[in-house]
Amino acid sequence: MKPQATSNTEEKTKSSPRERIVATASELFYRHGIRAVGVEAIAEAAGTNKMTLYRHFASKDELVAEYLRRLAAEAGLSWEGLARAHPGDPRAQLRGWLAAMQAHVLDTGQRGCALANAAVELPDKDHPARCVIEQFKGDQRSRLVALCAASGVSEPELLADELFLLLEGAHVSAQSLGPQGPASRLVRMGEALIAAHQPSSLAPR
Amino acid sequence: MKPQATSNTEEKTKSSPRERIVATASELFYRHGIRAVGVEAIAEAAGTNKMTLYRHFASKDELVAEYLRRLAAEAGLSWEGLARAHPGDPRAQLRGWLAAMQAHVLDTGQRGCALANAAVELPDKDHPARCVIEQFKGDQRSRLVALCAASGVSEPELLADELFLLLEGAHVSAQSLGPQGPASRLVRMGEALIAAHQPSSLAPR
DNA sequence: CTGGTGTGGTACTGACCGGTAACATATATG
DNA sequence: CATATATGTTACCGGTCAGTACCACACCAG
Repeated sequence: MKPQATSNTEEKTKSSPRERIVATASELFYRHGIRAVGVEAIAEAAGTNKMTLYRHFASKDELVAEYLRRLAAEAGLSWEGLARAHPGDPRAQLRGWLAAMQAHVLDTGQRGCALANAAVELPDKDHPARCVIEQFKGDQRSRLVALCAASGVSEPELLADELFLLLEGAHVSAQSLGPQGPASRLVRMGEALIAAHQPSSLAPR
Repeated sequence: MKPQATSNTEEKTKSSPRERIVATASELFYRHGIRAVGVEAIAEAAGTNKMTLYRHFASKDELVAEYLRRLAAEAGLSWEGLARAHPGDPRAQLRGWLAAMQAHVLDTGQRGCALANAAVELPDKDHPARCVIEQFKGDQRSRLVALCAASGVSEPELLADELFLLLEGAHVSAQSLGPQGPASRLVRMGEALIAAHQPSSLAPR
């Protein structure tokens, strides 16, 4: 049953065609944009052909949805790792999240959040990728809210939304003003926001 | 003998074809995305044809650049109006800017910042629209920095970048989580940030 | 009237798109 | 060996894309 890795010949056959297609599509979609990449180019870059691609995915739109679903799953793993790194310390998890996000934004070659970019490229409300995007973003926000609440800050929802918007802004800003722009100070800004929400400080408004 | 299927002919002929093309392209580009709209559709919706479009614009890319240039010019006018509404009062200009931006983000039918969206759709570095986008975003940030500095806050550049990222995030977030999401509290967040940068308050970090 | 200019209309090119049909191959298992 | 399944190969479909050639018309200036 297993795909018989490295049967004999090409080094490309070390993984299943489906995996290669998804991995290649992820790279191309993120780098050049979803609409800018054709299925033929994906199949060829993945060392296979269009027919095999369409045997695994009903349409390009479904491949796009799978591409985004994988990224959402990766983000989920990242959250779990964060919880494991700082068990029972939501404040440390929050700061660890901030640092990881800044590193991610500043990573050279990054072109913003793939989910958010997809939302820009696919405004059609009934695109199969839309629900993935909306669910992912809602989930990210929920996790932030939970973390802020567990940290015992004042107005946890407001702080979570502030951090959420800050991150979204950093992602999109890095695409126009570069990683040296406002996005480079994400951690410092986030720390200031967290500090401003300490219960000891004055209650805003 | 024109088919006269056009709703109101007199309205279309009162402006030049070039103006109609740019206006129609702006609407379509923003609503459906740049790559999703063909030049034929633009020309037809503008009540003209592809040939006339290409007599005014060397290519679709040039039309895109003009589309973004107009939006940048509009934003410039908005800044001027803000300065005229609150002459000599940078703090009031800053708060007026915040309110205007929240209203703009929450405006139903908005789909984020057209310039930022274009940056997502056109990752190619030598696209004629890229320089328009980068210049525009740099200009917005500079204006914010100047306003913050004139307001006498502590660390004006940091506050400006915080507000800048907050706005960018609100734009992109409204596309995935809707106008009722985190973006709906833009003014409140911004005011809190401004308050936190008051010289009377403790110096951050 | 004449000529230039801007515009509309139609048809076209060549390329690419997403998606499919039909057939050949390979292998693994029964 | 026989069969089933997954994959590779080629050619093709209808449609759309950006961009162009060519001609007709309307108008306005001289």
